[in-house]
Amino acid sequence: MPEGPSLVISKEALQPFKGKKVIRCTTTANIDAHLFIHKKVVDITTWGKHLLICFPHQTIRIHFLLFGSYLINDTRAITPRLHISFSNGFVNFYTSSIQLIEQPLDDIYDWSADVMNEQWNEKAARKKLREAANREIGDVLLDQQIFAGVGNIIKNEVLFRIRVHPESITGNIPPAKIKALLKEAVTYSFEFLQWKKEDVLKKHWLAHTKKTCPRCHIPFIKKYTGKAKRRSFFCTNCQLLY
DNA sequence: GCGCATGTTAACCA
DNA sequence: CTGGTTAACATGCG
Repeated sequence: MPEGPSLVISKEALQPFKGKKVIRCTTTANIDAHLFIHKKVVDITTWGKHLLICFPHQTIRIHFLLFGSYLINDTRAITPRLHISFSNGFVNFYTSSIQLIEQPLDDIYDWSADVMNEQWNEKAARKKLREAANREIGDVLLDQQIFAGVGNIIKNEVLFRIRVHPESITGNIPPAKIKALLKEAVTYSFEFLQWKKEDVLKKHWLAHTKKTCPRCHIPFIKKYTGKAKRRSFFCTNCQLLY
């Protein structure tokens, strides 16, 4: 569930509820479910890994973290963290982080940072990369203020595709590689989206969880890298350390 | 049956 | 105040 493309899938699945009024709402999160009764959903959108259910004056922010899930017109045995019913169906969110947003979304979200958003702005990202010059590129790819929606799978796949070692210092990476990085972060995210929809995502992994480099046929290194200490799978032969 | 993982935040500590 | 580490959350899979 958790990476950006999966959030896009959830957003698309929930579109039938856009424009509908809430009939029933219950939550175990620390927000007042009554705020939304009889209110109309004016939009359902995403920013990175955030799913945003927008009402005229408030927004419910759902973050699936590692284990979150949702069901539409279906229920599991455990109590949902959030349930919302409409005249045309209902949705249940499980084990998710639910927050209430009171500010206008444009005040708090930089839409140009979201790799899945049509407002994604490569130039803005390149500027942020210059400011991140002394950080490891593996950490930088996971930075939601720069690459909102990118998660650990996308990180590993993008770095393998552009042949860059995850522990490379961002400022040392040549401009042509930075250009490739910016392109591939978006391209791979949309391929991820398509493969996820077709339920063939894992089949297309070249690096993530893999034991051997498909190019060099030598063993991948598995290492918890960077300040994020997230799993990196990489080939020390074909992924250059800058 | 154990250990771990597509994530984030808060608490804690030096 | 800062930076770093750890815990917490809670589920499913190999």
